[in-house]
Parts: sequence; C-alpha cells; structure tokens
Amino acid sequence: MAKIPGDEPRHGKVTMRDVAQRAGVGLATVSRVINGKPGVAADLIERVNEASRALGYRHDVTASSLRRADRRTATIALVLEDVANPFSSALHRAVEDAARAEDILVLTGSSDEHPEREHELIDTFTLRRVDGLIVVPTGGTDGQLATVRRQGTPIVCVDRLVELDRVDTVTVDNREGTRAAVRRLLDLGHRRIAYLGDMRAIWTARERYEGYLEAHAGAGRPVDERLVRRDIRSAEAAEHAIGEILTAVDDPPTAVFAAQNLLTIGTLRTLQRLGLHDRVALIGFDDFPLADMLRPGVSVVSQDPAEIGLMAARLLLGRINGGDHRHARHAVVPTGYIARGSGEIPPP
Amino acid sequence: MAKIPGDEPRHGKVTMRDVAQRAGVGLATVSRVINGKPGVAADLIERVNEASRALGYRHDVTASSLRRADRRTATIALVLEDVANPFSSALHRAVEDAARAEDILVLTGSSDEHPEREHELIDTFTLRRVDGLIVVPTGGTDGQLATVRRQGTPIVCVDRLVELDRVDTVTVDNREGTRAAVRRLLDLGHRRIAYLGDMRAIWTARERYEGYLEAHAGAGRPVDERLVRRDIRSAEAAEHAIGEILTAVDDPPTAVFAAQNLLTIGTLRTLQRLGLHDRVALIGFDDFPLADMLRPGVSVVSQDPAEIGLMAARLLLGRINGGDHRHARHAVVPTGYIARGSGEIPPP
DNA sequence: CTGAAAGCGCTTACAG
DNA sequence: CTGAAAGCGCTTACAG
Repeated sequence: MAKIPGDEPRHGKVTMRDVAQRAGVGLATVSRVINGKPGVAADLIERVNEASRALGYRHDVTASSLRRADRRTATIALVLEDVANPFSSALHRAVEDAARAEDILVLTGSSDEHPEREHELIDTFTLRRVDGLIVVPTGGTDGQLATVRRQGTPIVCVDRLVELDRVDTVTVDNREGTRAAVRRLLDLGHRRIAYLGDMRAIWTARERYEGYLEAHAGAGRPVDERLVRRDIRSAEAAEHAIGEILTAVDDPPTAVFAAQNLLTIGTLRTLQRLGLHDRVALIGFDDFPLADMLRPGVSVVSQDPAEIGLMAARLLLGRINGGDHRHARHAVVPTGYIARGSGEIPPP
Repeated sequence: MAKIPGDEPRHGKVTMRDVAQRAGVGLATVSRVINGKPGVAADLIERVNEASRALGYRHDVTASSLRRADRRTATIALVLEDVANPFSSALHRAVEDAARAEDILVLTGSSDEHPEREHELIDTFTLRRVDGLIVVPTGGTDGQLATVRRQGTPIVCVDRLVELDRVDTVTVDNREGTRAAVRRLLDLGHRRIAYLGDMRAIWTARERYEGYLEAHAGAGRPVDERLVRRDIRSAEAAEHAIGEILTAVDDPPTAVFAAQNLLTIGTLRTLQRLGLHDRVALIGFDDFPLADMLRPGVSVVSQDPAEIGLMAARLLLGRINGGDHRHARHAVVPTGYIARGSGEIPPP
C-alpha cells in the first residue's frame, strides 16, 4: 500500500510486551492470563487485566497460533457448492452463528461442484491452518479428505454421505422423504408418476430415486421406466424432458416427482405452458422461495439447511474442542412435507 | 484436540529452511525467490524452485505476514447484512471470484443490520489484519470506519452512500431507477400511484422515495400523501399497509410502487387476496427469484449485485495493490427495468 | 547478488 | 508460582 502522509500508525500497536511492562510482570505471565491458564496469583491476574484494559490491548490470534502447540487458529472453513445458492447460504449462516458463539471465524469457498476446485479450496484452507473443515463434497476428493483428516484436521461432510475414517457426516433422509411423498401420490390414486432426477453421480440423487422405487414396491405398483428421466442437470433440461414424457408417451403420467429444486421449476414451466398445472400433480424435493405464491402452490419435500448447518457445526466444534473420537458419526436430519396444492391434485 | 495414535504429523511440515538446505542456499534467498523479488541469480532461482517442488513446499502466508513490512495477509473481509439473503450472497460470490483471481481469501460476516454487530465484525477482521474491508454499512459505525481507514486499511462501502475520507462507495442509482419506473406508470395513464417504502434511516430508502417524488414533479402531477407509507420493514407490514390503502381510501390507487423486495411480495399477497392482481399495476424495486413465474409476472427495477460486488472488489484491490488515492471514489451501477406484465397493467 | 542474524507477536519448555 | 530465553515460519535490514 502506498503510504499516505496522514496515516496513523497501522492497527493497535500495543503488544503483550507493553502490557507486561505496564503490569510489571513477565511476558509469560501475561500470556498465561490472557489464555486463562491456571496457576497465576490472583493479584497478578488483576494487574495484567488492568494494564491490558488501560492500554486497550488486543490479542493477536494469528501470531499466537504460530508458536502454539495445538496450532489453533480459531478458524474453520466451509466448502460449499456456491455461496450464492439458497441452500448453501442458509447453511453458511447457521455455521456462522454456531462458530461465532465460540469466537471462531468462518472461511468459505465455492466449489461449483468441480472436484479440482474443491481440492484447491481444501488446500488453501488447510494451508491457512484452519481448525476444522465442513465440506459439501463433490465426491472427487475422498483421497485428499482422508489425508487431511489423518494429518489431524477434523472434517464434517454435509449433504452427501462419505465413508472415511473419523469423518462425520450430516445428511437428510433423502430416501425416506421421497418415499413418503411418492407414497402420498399413490395413495391419492395416481398410478403413473413421472420421475425427474439429478446426476446419478450424486449420492442424494441416487438415494431419492431409491425412495421412488421403494414407494412403488411398498404399494405393490410397478414402475414404468418410460416415465423416469435421470441425469438431468438444469431447469431447461427438465422442461424438455417432462415435455417429452407428457406428450410422447401414449399413456401420460398424472403426477410428477421432481427430485431437485431446478427440476421442479422446469417442470412447472412446462406444465404451465401446456396448461396442465391444475391437472397434473407435482411434488418437488427441496423447498424454494415463493413456492406458496404460485398457482397452484407447489408442494415439496422440505429440508432444513439451517438445522443441517447447526448439526455440522456442533459435530465439528465437538471434535475441535478436545472431543475427537475414533469413530465417524452420521447424523440424519429429517425432511418435512409441505402441502400447498400441487401435490394434492387427484388423478382425473 | 485429542491426540489420536494413528495421526500423521500435522500439515505439510516442510519449511523454508528445508528448501534452503536442499537447494544449498540461504533462507533469505528462498524467501526472495518465493516472493518473486528481483536480483537473484537465474541458477539460484532454478535451484530453489526445484527444491521447493521436490519437497512439496507450501508457503505459509500467515507466518509471512507477521514480519512483513506491509503486513499483508492476502485476506479481505466482507461485512454483509446477512450472508443468507440473495442480494448479500450474490455480492459475496462476485467478491469471492474477484479475490480468488489474486489468491486473496475472503472473510465474511452478517451484521443483521445492527451497528453493534457490525462494529464487532469490523473489529474482529481488523484484528486479524485483513488487507481491506468491503462493508454494507448499517450507518452506525462511521466513526469506527473512519478510524480504521486512517490506520491504513482500505475500505469500500457498498449499497449505501457514506462520506468518509478516502472511503470508496459503490451504489446503484436508486433515485433514477425509481423515477424512471414511476414515470412509466404515469405515462401509462396512472394518476394515483401508491408508494411503499423501507425505513427512512436507510439511505437507499430515502433515495428511492426522492425518485418517486421526482417522477411526479417531472410529469407535473401532485403526490397524494395518503397513498404513501414509509418505514415499513416486513412483508407482513406491507400486506397490511397496502390493504389499508386499497380499501380505506375513497379514491384508491390504480398502481403500486413497492420500494423493496419484501414489500413487493407483501403487496402481491394482498393483491391476490383481494383479487386485484390483474387490475392494479405493480412495480417492485429489486428483482427476486420466480418473479417471472407468477401471474401476472412481476415487473421490477433490477439491480445487479454481482456487478456491484465486482466493482467494489476492483476498487478495493486497486487500493490494496499500491494504488491508494487521496480522494474517495463513488461508483454508480445502473439499474434496469424488467417488464413482466404487472407493471404494464393500464388504469381502468 | 547473497547469507547470517535479528525480529514480527506470541507460546512454551526450562530454570528458579 | 514466575520470568528469561528459545522458537513458531517467515521477512528484512545489515554486512559482505
């Protein structure tokens, strides 16, 4: 930075040394008091605190972590798909709040679902010596995660199941949430229920499809493969796919289950375009803003990203705060069902 | 953290000292090469790079910043209203991308519009010695911002105007965007246009209201105070307020301008409830997801948070990278208008 | 152009 | 219980 004449000395220049001097004690004692270590005489504690207050001393966490035995930096990192998408940002906020309660800072990064990018982020964060990592894994970095974990950094994976030694996971019950919702459609009398699913490479997508199959099996109903489209990755692709199914199949579906946000919206567009939005039932997985304002309101299987984030933060902070366990834990956060109309349309 | 027997040594333990040894040079030379400083013999550069690569050396930015004259940490901080709201998170993403291009990390925090919380965040971030600060200011921390700036940290304020020495700002043209939109309604023939506005304490809210007044003045039309409600802070309050205006006023408005996201949605709810959504025109300030899927589609004055974020990042990084100026700069990002139907409804 | 030494702000053995 | 010294991983005067 260019030096501008008017500049004051940069940042609170009062150091521990200053506090020690003013309190008339050694540097080590100040350190002990600041860190709340036991075994310091009460009057010294008093003097240090007073000097610290009088001078406006501000502890430098970064510098302290350098020599510290445990290297703690009071920082954790959060690797998301994209900080700008609603699921990610709600998760982010929940983690921020949980971390703040312990004066821990949160670093974030967006992987955009690219393993290389995720790898890079994990690399950056571990180099900055974060105390722990919460990751929505792309699936392509298991080796790296295992290594980082073995080197001592606690890790919690979120949203997708990973099976790594001492790595905790938090997921929702994708399978059960889907099964229950599809079962509702079957119970309403629907016999031909289309299914739109995300990339098979994604664990959640596979689980949700299993739920769809289980619902049919549980009701003793066959699945018509022609009503199923998987590996759909955008709203546009969903628009197209469901359009095909609705028009090209001779015996078209009377209901649709869209296994992801964007696919729900794409389906909706096509239903509106074909004028079928009041005749074909629709349930989506994952809620979205204004779903209640549409006509009909869109029924969804809802997840609670804030709850997921809180859970992940708890597991991580638990390990960081001395409770590092030998075994991996897996928390499952329940899904809900929000009936708004579209999922309650009966078959003709 | 509890030490688990199976743990490997924590983190890449190869240090600059190791590289120096392997390359057969002094520590200072390694530092010079890593930092790309001029005046090192080509063959030494080669040897250092080779040793560095062979050993898998990873530079510790945090440690380096401790002794560094400019104290740079390759970190900037972003103080948002709430990382989970769409405007904030889009801004966040844009800043992340711009910072990443220069290998700079972004710290974020949510002020929730509370000055005390904002103060705390700025405090935390400066203590961690961030190289710069991008802030969506609550308005209650001007003194702190001025001090931090004087101490040398570049600052860019976003979304709201602040007038502080050497603090840059990025805003949108709230006034002009509003004026143009309201003018459209006037040109359509509307004579009674209701106005719903956010807290007067917020600069953007005041600016938008000015735009509403200017449009009327420009068209030589009077403003009826009974159609104006300001200091509205939630969708529910907007629902209520516009309900009152539409039913209690003897000569009800034929159009509504909602000066903020939530207010637009609240208005929409009431219009739908009263069955007026196809008869009363509506324009909102700030776009929102699925606005195009509603019936009618909701017309809005749109801002581009990604553009705002990019702009802010550029101004900040410019100052950080040696271009610190004496004068404050103020960038204004233009707004757009998206016609989707609701704003195009003519008066009866 | 290059390296040995000092030092950034702190913590941690090590003596007392 | 307390303090002087060494050291965390690096950068920066300071000599050569």
